[in-house]
Amino acid sequence: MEKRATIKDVAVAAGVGVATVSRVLSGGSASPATRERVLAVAAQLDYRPSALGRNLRQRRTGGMGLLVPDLTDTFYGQLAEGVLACARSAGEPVVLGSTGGDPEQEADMIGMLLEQSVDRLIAVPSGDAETWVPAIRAGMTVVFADRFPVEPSPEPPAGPTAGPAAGPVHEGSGAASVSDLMALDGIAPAPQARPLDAASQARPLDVPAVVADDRAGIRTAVRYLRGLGHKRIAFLGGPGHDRRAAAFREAVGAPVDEELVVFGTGSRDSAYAAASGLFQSRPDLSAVVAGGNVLGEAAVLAARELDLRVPKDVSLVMYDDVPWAELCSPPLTVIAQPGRDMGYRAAELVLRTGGRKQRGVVLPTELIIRGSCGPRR
Amino acid sequence: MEKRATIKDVAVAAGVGVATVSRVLSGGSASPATRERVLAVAAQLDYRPSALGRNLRQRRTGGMGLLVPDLTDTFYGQLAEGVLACARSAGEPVVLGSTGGDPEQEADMIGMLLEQSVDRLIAVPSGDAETWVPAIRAGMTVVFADRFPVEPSPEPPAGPTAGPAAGPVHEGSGAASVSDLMALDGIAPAPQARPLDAASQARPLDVPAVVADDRAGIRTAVRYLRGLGHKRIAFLGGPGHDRRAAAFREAVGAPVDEELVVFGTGSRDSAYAAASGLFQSRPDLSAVVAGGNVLGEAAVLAARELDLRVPKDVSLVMYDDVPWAELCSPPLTVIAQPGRDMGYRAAELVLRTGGRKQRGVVLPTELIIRGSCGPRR
DNA sequence: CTTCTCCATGGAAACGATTCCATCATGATT
DNA sequence: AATCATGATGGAATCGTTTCCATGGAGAAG
Repeated sequence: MEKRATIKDVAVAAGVGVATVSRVLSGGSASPATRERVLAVAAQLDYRPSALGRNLRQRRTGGMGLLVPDLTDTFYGQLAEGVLACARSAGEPVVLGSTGGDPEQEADMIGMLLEQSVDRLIAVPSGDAETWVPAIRAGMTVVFADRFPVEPSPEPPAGPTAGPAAGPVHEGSGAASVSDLMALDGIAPAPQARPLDAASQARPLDVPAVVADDRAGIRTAVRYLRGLGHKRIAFLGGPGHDRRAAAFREAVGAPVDEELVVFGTGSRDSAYAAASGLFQSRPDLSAVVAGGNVLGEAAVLAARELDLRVPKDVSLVMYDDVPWAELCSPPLTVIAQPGRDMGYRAAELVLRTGGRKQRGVVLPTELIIRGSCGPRR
Repeated sequence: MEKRATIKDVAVAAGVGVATVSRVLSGGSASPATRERVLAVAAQLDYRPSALGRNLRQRRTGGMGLLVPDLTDTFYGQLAEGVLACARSAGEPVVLGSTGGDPEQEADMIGMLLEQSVDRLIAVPSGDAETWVPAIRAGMTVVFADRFPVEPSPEPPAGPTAGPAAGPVHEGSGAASVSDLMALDGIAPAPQARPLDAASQARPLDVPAVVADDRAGIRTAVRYLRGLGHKRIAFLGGPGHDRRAAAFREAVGAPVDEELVVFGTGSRDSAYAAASGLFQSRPDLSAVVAGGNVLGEAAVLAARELDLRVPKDVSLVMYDDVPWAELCSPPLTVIAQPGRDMGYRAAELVLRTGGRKQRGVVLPTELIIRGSCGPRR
């Protein structure tokens, strides 16, 4: 348990001042002779600068925080892997927190990160915009991934911001802040249109986000199901799937049968209950779009329990292409979104923020057709 | 972006010295009057002590590191959730790293954690014992989870340590260091027996570990399969499954058909290749024990590809009870190990290390019989 | 009334790095 | 030859906390 060498030890051993050592090690100016000597001594002493001292001096911790709802959900596992990959190549540490989808826990974690002076954060948010104000105001660089906070809209005075009626903003073509993304998703009303729901009244935080093109993904899935003859299509969502639900409502078009849009609360049990309830209360439905892989899992289970065969009795499209989707029988047709890329991009974004406003990214989804959808019975 | 109040601000505002503030906040002695005043001021200023200053002063970061091979593997997701749950209740941060099963990346991560002065680490190790020497010697408190490092045994002079021929060491009955656990698993040779393999020559690190009772788990599975009439049973493992493989060899008993013990290298592709190769090269096998859920997944896929029906043509038992095991058809019979508990216990262990040697824990496994095993065809 | 003890208290050092600033040497320019 | 510009260098301040130590006052014991 020998204690590590400090910069002072190196300075003494090399016969220079600590300032010089610091400069050599962080690329400042120094004469070739000194540089070489210092480097040699440092190597010989196996010196590694302590992040503690540096962090204190610059009043910030390197690295980034990562907040996800549940690591047991394979999709968030993929997303985390992406973040970690980027962080690793940058040599930065990642502080992880799992919120369980609970805004309160999320707020706690934010507080903890603040205490640690972690000033960069990637989050799959569970709380509303309110929850995120403290983090932003404390000067954190935040990037949302997979989704962004819903706005409880305590006061509706904000007039609809007439954004440019943008076509799909895809990778390269540019990017988007939360407001742009909402507009893109058709959640924010077009200047003359009526708001779709309360969330549309959001005064969005000015935070970049990396999300999948849910609108297109859902639309494609719904069209596909329609093409198979399905009329009564249900949406099974979980917390944070508001955008997907909105996209679903838009895709099926008015009038929306609200009984066919149901939500679980996040746990597997609740997802199962929601799925089972849906199947039982509406035996007339012939297809389901699950807003996430946990919901999809629940749907398969519930269908089996009720002796509904897939796809004969009910067709199923699930969000997230997880490895086990192929193992089901029949293999599940899915809306794939690039979880790993999403994490990687978010990490890139949060790392190389030059201080200026960063723009978000929308990644494409892909409908992968396997065997869980068939013609309407 | 207002900057946070420091202890000095609080001191001034409360009209006391910084030392007093520190004492009040960390439970030192102070008069009730002062205590109250300081607390009030601190609350009013929304003061939160900076972890940076504290860490530097006490030359250690709070919290713990967590190193897993792959968060995309649901089991490690469960394990991580357990660790996070414990850390959360202790209010400690967790620094996460994913090693991809690569010893080199693992070593890098250890170096990074050292640089961060993270002195507590929970790891699912990928490298050999050698890899872990630096961490131990640097004074880190390490707890292994799920498995422990294999020893390459560069020098075999170490005589077999005649440990007490212990019965199963279960929770409560006590615990174990790496050496005890190895003995428990029958990997370390009984005094007169021949070593099973190179790993048996290990001079184990003195590091506690939280593992499942692989020996019992595998034994139960093999007996179950035997009971169904299976004679040719194969083991399909991945990196780090050496203990399970050893347990498998022991359970089937000599002579072991080594062609029926195959390993993938960690990626899903490699697992699939291993499974497919196994099925093709040995069409006479009638049952497979998969050492992990990724391997199980691969086995299901490979079997389907080769038109082998489960369980008609081949029976399958998989390690890890992941949610999707039930979704397969037939639902998979599994050896369940409590991933979440494992993580939680490991975190407890690493947190409340009183400096003394800690003892490890062996958690029970459970054979959950579903539908993937049938009588020998 | 004196002395002793104990506790609350605040000043200051320490932790290990970065960075400002002054100093000094060297070489170039007039 | 004198002055100036440039670049290397080291001392010292700084970050925010904990902790050591000295001080001072109050109450107890003599």
